[in-house]
Amino acid sequence: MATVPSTSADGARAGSPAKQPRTARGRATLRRLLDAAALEFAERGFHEASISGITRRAGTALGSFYTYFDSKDAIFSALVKDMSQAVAEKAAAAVSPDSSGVDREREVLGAFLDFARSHKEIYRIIDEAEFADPAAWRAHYANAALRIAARLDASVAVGTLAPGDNEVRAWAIMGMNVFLGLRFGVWAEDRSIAAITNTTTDLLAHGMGPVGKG
Amino acid sequence: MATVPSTSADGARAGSPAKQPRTARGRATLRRLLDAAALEFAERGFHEASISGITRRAGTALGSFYTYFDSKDAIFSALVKDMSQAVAEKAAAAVSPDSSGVDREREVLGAFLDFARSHKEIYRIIDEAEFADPAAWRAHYANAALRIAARLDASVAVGTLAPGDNEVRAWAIMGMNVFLGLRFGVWAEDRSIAAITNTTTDLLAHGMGPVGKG
Amino acid sequence: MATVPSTSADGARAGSPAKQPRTARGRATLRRLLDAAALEFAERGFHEASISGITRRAGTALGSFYTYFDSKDAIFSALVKDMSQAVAEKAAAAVSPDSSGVDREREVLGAFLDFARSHKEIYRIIDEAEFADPAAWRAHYANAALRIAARLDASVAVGTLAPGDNEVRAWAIMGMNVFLGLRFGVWAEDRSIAAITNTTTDLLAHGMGPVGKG
Amino acid sequence: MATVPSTSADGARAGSPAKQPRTARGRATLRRLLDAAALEFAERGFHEASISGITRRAGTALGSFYTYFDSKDAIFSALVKDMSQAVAEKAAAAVSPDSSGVDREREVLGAFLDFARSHKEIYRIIDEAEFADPAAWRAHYANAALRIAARLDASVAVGTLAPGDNEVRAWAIMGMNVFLGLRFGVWAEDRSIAAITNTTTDLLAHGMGPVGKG
DNA sequence: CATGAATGAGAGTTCATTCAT
DNA sequence: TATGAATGAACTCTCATTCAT
Repeated sequence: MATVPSTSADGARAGSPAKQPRTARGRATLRRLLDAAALEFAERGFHEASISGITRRAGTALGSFYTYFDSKDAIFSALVKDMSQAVAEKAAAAVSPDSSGVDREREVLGAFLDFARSHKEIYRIIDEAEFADPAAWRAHYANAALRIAARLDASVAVGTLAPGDNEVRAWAIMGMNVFLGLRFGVWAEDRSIAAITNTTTDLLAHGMGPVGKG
Repeated sequence: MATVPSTSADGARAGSPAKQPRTARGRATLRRLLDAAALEFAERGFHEASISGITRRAGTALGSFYTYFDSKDAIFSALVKDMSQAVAEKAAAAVSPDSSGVDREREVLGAFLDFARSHKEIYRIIDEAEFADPAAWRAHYANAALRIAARLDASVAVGTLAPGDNEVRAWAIMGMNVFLGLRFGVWAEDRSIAAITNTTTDLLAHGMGPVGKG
Repeated sequence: MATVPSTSADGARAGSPAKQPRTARGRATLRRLLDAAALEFAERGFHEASISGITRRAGTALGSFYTYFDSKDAIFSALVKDMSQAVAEKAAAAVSPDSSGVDREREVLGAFLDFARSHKEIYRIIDEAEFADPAAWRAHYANAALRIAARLDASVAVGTLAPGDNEVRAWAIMGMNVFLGLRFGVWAEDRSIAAITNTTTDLLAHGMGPVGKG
Repeated sequence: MATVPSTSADGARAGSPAKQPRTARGRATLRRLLDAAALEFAERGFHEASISGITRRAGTALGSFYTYFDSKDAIFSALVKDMSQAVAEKAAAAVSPDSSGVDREREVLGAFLDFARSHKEIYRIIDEAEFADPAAWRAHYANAALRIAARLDASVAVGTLAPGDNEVRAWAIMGMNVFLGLRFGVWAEDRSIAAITNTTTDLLAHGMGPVGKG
């Protein structure tokens, strides 16, 4: 359970379609179901996961599931939204108030790689949302791209970045980050985070054009 | 059918686990099944897709499917391998013999975006392989990264690229390409391919470091 | 239903792989399934029998079957174990406390023939276990032989039987009983049970060697 | 193949529902199919056996099967009749012209045990006929019982056997033989044939009644 | 006579969801 | 609120048999 960001059941996050329990006992059950679902979906994937698997892990009766969620899709959606928000918060928290330009992107990538390594299951769940909850998945990436583009715009405005098509740049940077997180966060950790951010920041700052030409 | 690269049933590709038919009639049926499966998987996704949906599209009896494939997984695997190879070939074909460095990467990205726009279903199928055939999916990206890294190594060797950690660079570039293909190839075509490759090539060549610093 | 020994669902027998129901309603359903399965297997045989045939007879939904059994094999196994035990108990019950030697075997054969006539379906089901559940079938006959041999040993010990190879004798007697039960119990009842036990007991006691030689 | 009595394809036995081939090539194919079927049925059992398994073993095309047999049942029936006859012939051949009474039965049992040990697959196939071809199975045992009873009648007539209900005796003896063959022929060979026939003949001749009483 | 592709009815099994207790 | 039995549509896969070549 420790690997699951425990932000799900406290009701603080908006948009969770979980029916709000009225008693403390109900809140505890809801929380156990969400934690169990995160494990079940991560281990078995959306389609292989079963409601009975979730309730077994949660230690509740099968029928109790429907006291809190309308369907398998509903709990999956709730989970994806939670995780999407958790990733965004992690990235936001990594940005120091006075950083700018490529330095800011380095901070984000470093935080992201760190997060990917300690929450590998989130990768799987968000990826699978492409098929299990396409709207949430599109929203996740569209929002992430918007946030990146906004950062770039701000840096251009203060002169720490050359002007350019920041929407295209944002998608390019997001793709870099996601694939670096996949390869060097989830698949294997055969590079230090610093080594990766060094190479990437250098690329973003100066490019890799030929010596004497850059 | 036009959207499906017709390389599956001609026996030219290696490793397809489809049982080889011994008559012309059999070859035609196998081909119809593969084309039908590409449509079915693209439209409905792996789990929603059904064998009966495939055979209905192919115009064969349900049982005929099993003359050629052992299971739903088997035909999906065959398809993913085909498509993975098709993407690789498209990229290879786009490289002109005398290009090098970032110019070569521009060629590849351009070809890739073009391919993504005309074969959107391949995106979905390869993506879903992450869950339906993880081994094939890993192989697809691992191989693609190897090919990119090899290109970078070659460019560094001839001096058209600054030295650096080419494996990290390869994953960064691959992530860029994939996400740009997703956003500007599959989701919407609200940028010309040239606009995207211009921005990206500029980024790869000179970075986007602050004016006066690059 | 009357022909099915009602020992299955009461939980008294050990080793039944049926999932134990926790409510009275569940126990009733399990019982109906077992009774229905005995009929279905007896009438149609293991392979022709279908789960849907069982649930139709039991008056439950198809899926309810899997609430209690993992598979067709599982319910068949449960049935065979039950019946094997029922036969053994019937035989044990027939033995009077002070009988010994061939008299004791006569009691058992009589009880067995009687049982065979009123539970013909058990014959078919146990026989078919040779193919549908070989382990249970071997266990059934191996245990029966052990029990016969033990009786013979006891009789030899008290001097009511001549010493000899009691394992061979046990298999010979079991074979006699089974085939007599088949021919004069299941196939046709054209002999009284007394007539059969008379002939058999005489054979076991004195043999049929030539007059003047015995 | 050596374990299969090669009497099937020569057309000498009556009643085989195999379509008679007109050419030598056809006869060879029929023969290969029968040998292959004996192996397939013995190894996998009637229901698990498949026509394609038979033709694969026989090295013929699937469709060729139906040139010689109308159905799976037909070839099974043909096999059972063959084997039933082979067992009967083996027993008949074992009887020496001048033996009588229990000595004659000893000869038969000895031959039967020997046959069971070297043709274990016949046991399985004949047993399974109870379910796959009940008529043939009943005929097999009914005929065997008739032959035993006839032998007993003859012995009674010449005074080498005490009079009695020879039909009941025949079934008892057949059951003994079958189960002894199962246990000490097919399951394990942990007794010499002589040891078994000694015990059994002694039982048949003098019984096992108490010392001093027999 | 041989071939092997085509057929399709039918089986066992799964599991999200409902509902009576 | 919790329970767990009940439901049944839908699925994948098998294979005896047919038939065009």
